[in-house]
Order: sequence, then C-alpha cells, then structure tokens
Amino acid sequence: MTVTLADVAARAQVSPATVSRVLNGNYPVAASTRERVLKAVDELDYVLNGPASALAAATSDLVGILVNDIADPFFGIMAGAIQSEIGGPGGRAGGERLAVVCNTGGSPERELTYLTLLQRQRAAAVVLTGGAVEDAPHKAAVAAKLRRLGEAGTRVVLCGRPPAPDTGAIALTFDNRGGGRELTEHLIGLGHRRLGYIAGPEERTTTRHRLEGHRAALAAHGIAEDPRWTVHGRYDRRSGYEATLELLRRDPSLTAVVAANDSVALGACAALREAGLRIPADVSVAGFDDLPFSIDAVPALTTVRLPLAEAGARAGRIAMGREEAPPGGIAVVRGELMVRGSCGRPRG
Amino acid sequence: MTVTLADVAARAQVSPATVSRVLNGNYPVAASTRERVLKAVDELDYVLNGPASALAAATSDLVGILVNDIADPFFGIMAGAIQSEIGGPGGRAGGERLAVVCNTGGSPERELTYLTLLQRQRAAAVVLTGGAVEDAPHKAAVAAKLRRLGEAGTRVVLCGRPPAPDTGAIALTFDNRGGGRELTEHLIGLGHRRLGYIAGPEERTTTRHRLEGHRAALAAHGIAEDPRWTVHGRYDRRSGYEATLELLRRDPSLTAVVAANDSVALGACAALREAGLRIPADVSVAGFDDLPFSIDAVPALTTVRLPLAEAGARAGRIAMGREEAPPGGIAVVRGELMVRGSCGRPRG
DNA sequence: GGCGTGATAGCAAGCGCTTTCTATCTGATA
DNA sequence: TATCAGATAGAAAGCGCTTGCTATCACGCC
Repeated sequence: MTVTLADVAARAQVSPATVSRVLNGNYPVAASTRERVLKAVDELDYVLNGPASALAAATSDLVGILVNDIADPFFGIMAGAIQSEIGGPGGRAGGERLAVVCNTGGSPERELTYLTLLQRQRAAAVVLTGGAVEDAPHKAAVAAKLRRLGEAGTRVVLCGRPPAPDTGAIALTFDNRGGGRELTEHLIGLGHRRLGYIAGPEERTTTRHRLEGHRAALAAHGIAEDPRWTVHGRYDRRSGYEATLELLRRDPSLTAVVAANDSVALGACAALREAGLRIPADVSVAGFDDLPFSIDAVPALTTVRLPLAEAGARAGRIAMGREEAPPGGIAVVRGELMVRGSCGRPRG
Repeated sequence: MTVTLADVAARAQVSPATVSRVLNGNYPVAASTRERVLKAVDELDYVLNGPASALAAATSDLVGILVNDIADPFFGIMAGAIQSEIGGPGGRAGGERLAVVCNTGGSPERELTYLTLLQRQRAAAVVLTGGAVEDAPHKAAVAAKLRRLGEAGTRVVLCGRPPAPDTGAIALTFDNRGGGRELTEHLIGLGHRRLGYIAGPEERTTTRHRLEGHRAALAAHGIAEDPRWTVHGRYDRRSGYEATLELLRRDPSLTAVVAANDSVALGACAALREAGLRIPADVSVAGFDDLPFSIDAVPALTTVRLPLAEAGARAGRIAMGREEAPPGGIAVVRGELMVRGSCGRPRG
C-alpha cells in the first residue's frame, strides 16, 4: 500500500515521532538523524497523509477563495493575486498552503455549501470576493456561517464585498458607489442629459451600489430620472447587447449608455454599432472595472479602474496574517476614472 | 469546543456509528432514528470533520484543477466547466465534492508542488489544463507524479494538454497543430505571402504545436520562411503589442500577423493601429481560441474557436467517472476556424 | 564523584470518524 | 411454540499523524 510515517521511521531506524518532527521542523533533531530521515523519505518517495496530519494537528493548510464566476477575468485577476500571496507553492510564505478557488456561479446556495465544505475541511482562511446577494435570509445565513468559521479559527476576509457586521470578517470594499458617481458625472460634464444605464443582476450589492452612484450623480445635477433608462441584466457581454437594444427601443434619443461593467459595455458597443450608431459621436459608452481588454475596444473604453490585483494581494496577505487588518476591520478601495475614447460630447 | 459526532450521538441517544451512517446514507437506518439524528445535527449545527472523515474512510472529496493562469479566461472558462461537472455544491453529482482550482502561473515547480499537495490530500481526481512545459526533466517528474497519483487511486485527466504516455492519465488534447494550419491556410488563401507570427513562450507544447501548424501551412504552399517573421512572447496582450512593433521593425512589408492567441492578437491590433496601419486593409490579424471578447474587437477577430467549455465539461465528467474515457485514453478536440473581419486580402 | 542541565529521542495517548463484526429484536414460518 | 431470517443498532478497532511527557545520554560543576 502507500508508504506511511511508520515505514519511513523503520527505514531510518528512528521513531515515528522523530520523523514527524523532522518533517515539521518544529522541534530540535540532531543533524545526523535528520539526514537519515530525509534520506529515507526520499528513498521511499514518502508523501505525508494530509487528512491524518490535519486531524492530529487540528489545523489544515487549505485556504478557500470564493468567486462568483471564474470565467470572468474580474474574478480571475483577484483570485490570482490572492493565491499568489497565500503562498501556495512558490509563494513567499513559509508554510505551504493549498489555495483553492471555488466557483459559486453567483448562486447563494452554492456559496453556502462551499462555505460548509471549507468549514468541514477546517480551512485556515477563507476569502470571499465580489458582490454579495442581498436576499435577507441568505445574507443572514452567510453571516452566521462566517461567524462560525471565525470562531473555529478560520480567518475570513471579504475582498470587493461590503462588510459583514458582527462576523469578525475583515472587509476590503470597493467604492462602487463613488466610482459610479464619478463616471456619470464625467458624462454629465461632457454635456449628456439622457443617459441609459445597464445594471447588473438585481439583488446584488455591486449592482445596487453602482446604480446608486449613477443616480446620485444625476440627482446632484438636477437631471430627472426616467425609469425607461434603466435595464437590468447579467454581467456579461450578451446581456449588454440585448439591454442596449432594449434601451434604444425605449428611447432612441439617448446620448450615452453606462454599463454595469466592461463586458456589458462591449456588448453595448456591438449593439450600437449594428444599429448604425457611431461611438462616441452618436452615443457615448462607459464601462466599469477596466479589465485588460477594455483598452482594446475601439474606441477604447472610458471606465473606472478597480485595483483588483492590489486588493486581492492585500486580502491574501491579511488572510495569511502577514498584514495587519485595516482599522475597524474595514477598508474602502477606491476606483479611478479612466477617460478614454468611448465617451465624448453628445451630438447636436 | 467544536461539536463532534459523539455529541450528536449523545443528543440523539444513539451510538456514533449510527450518526455516521445517517450522514453517509450507506446503511439502513430506521426512519425514526434517522429523524432524531438529523434533528440533533441541526440543533447542534454540526459540521462533519473533513480530515477525520477522509482519514477513516481513506478517501477524500477533493478534486484538483491545475491551470496556468487563472486570470486568463482561456483557463477560467475551462475551469468553470470542469468545476460545474465535478458537482461541487449544486452540481448534479450526488456526493458533494470540493473542486478546487490551483494556479501554477505556468511555473513547473509550482505545478509539481501542487500535484504533491493534492497527492497529500489524497485527492479523488486531478485535472491538468492547458499546455505543458517541454523541459525534459520536468516532464519526467510530472509523469512520475501522475503515475503515482493514478496508482493511489486518483483519477488523472489532461484537458487541452498532450497525452502523458505510461501514466494512465486520460487526455483530451486540443488540435493546436491543425488549427494553426487551418488559420494560416486561410490567410494564404486570401493571398498573403509575407506573414508574421507571434508565438507564445518557448518550451511550451501549445506554442510549439500552433507554430508547427503555421509552418506546415507555409511549407505546403511553397512559401519560404523568413526567421525574422517569428517572434516569441508571452500569452498576453502586452506581449502582442511589443512583438508586433518588433515584427514591423524587422520587416515593414508584412501583410499579416498571426498571433499565438486572442489576447496577443488584440495587442497586435493596438500596435498596428498606432503605427497608422489599417486592419485588414493594410495588415490582417488572426488570433486563436476565440475567447468571448474576440468578437468585439474592431474589426472582429478571425480566429480558431476551441470548444473550451465543452472540453472542460467532458474532462470533468471523466474525472468523476461519469463518462467513459475515450478509446486509448486519448481524444483529440478540434478547433473551428472563425472567419471574421480582421483578415482580408493583402494590399496591392 | 554525585548530579543538575541541556539536548535528543521515544512512548503512548489521542484527533474524530468509518466500518466490521456482533448483538438484539421483530415477525414469520414450520 | 420453537426457530430463523431480516432489519437495526452498538462495540470497538483502527485510519496515520502530532505532541505532551518521560527516558536517556553526555557534560561540566560543585
């Protein structure tokens, strides 16, 4: 069968305890002994039994990263940054940790199940990324779960998600509201007064905050809102395409379209182009996030850059206890308006 | 402390064995007893101890997915598809499994370390995605690892990676060579004779195969190759941008640029545009993969579509033992040429 | 010269669960 | 009514590792 600690011990002529100590390096072992053990490990090609080790030591080297959509670079970039700081193999962290990313697909149930699974594995830390679902019961369930995880010694960090009060979780929150406001103010500054808005899925914090920012900007400039100007959709290109068609149908006189994120904005561009409208001469388009491809749109997308990699890295360090938590356990990460070619003065 | 099986047993007035059986559902338990147990579980908010369970049962519900770059949608899409089939929470699979994706960053050492970590966790299955590094010692080391994993009962599936002979691993390989050839033949068919090629990193199977396909097409049409026409880079946009500048410097008379993938192609478009060249009037550009954003490039990218989601889903099912392995343990997944606006007849 | 001391190594008791084997009980059969 | 099969439940032996405590040994000191 598989090689066990005892086999190694026998081969090295020491006790299992000694082998364990050599492997963990947390107890003095004579150099000569250590060498003998290491040699035996090597010869037998021994690999520690993770579950057994975790059981005995009551700790695990698993770190979970929850994302809404792993195929979306928004999450991929954050997850990559988090993982690189978690150490994982090759990271600068001493203890090797298995950083694993779990794809919830945006489903509350999956999120909860993954949390349970991670709790079951006695994960060392958990990082939840991206917006949360706002359904009250679900919110409460997640909060309860996070609290339990924290109590069990799992470090919980939220990255790009609003704080979860009374759970002990550290939060690095994106200023979606501020970013949304700044973006729309930019458009208003250019002279736009009839702005369509393609929002993300309802009942999501990110969706709501960006939309609130947009509306705050409108209100601040005395622009009355027309309910026809807002359409909800998913966070993908296709949704942007369809929503734009819908907006155009509802009010062909719109001079700008603000999208929930860059992918949606790309879809919007495609729809506008097909409708024979020029960007930005006829209609301006704005995105959000500044994902890598946004600069390659033609014209390049005006958007709000979110420092995804930086925030992820920081979240990773906090999860590893290598960086202090922000005061109050909450930090707001601001976006930066990237003015590019897709927005211009309105026609006429 | 934390609630254990024994606590639940005490509360439900049954033996620990019975609780275990209720939880695993693999042994008859009277309905009334089961209910009592479930009630106790609920009341105590009990969560199984994963490591202990894995140790005792000598199995784990962990499935590892290795990717080269989690921030790249190429991998994100595959990983998402794999994960959705693995079941994870909400999947159609019965037993809940924790599908975890591990980001190797393309580093051979990390790949190896992650494999060891997964071996340590006694993973139920491992899926390796994307191209492999061709360095001989590393290749051998990975092969040895895969063999051991297989011997230990871990199912090993390669998705979008060449077969690993004598390891027992199932391989779903992308026909990068064929795709590369088809793409270049399309360009040749349009009349191009001076084609620049932006290859991926050296020593990678994907890079080599795509390049080989390209060269095969040239050779088949009697086009002599100029070494100046090939530049190596990374698989990202920036690399495409820089490589294109380099190509232009080396030979301004090129009429087409074939890129290692879509991101690189986007970078190439940006560089060409900045150089005042029109696409495709002055220079045609082709990508590879057909990632979602490719259709939004202007003009839309001519590229080779790889069925990433389908392949990933299949790999996931095979890893779960829910689909039979292809005959011989190897299946070739073909790409499909997507002809769009970025390629046209050469000028003049 | 007996002994405190520091440095190593081993013993053995779990960690919390699974599972084999055995015990018990019920109802049906002869 | 004695017996037996079938259905449940429990006892207990690990799974492979970690770690508190004890044992040993070599010195050097009073």
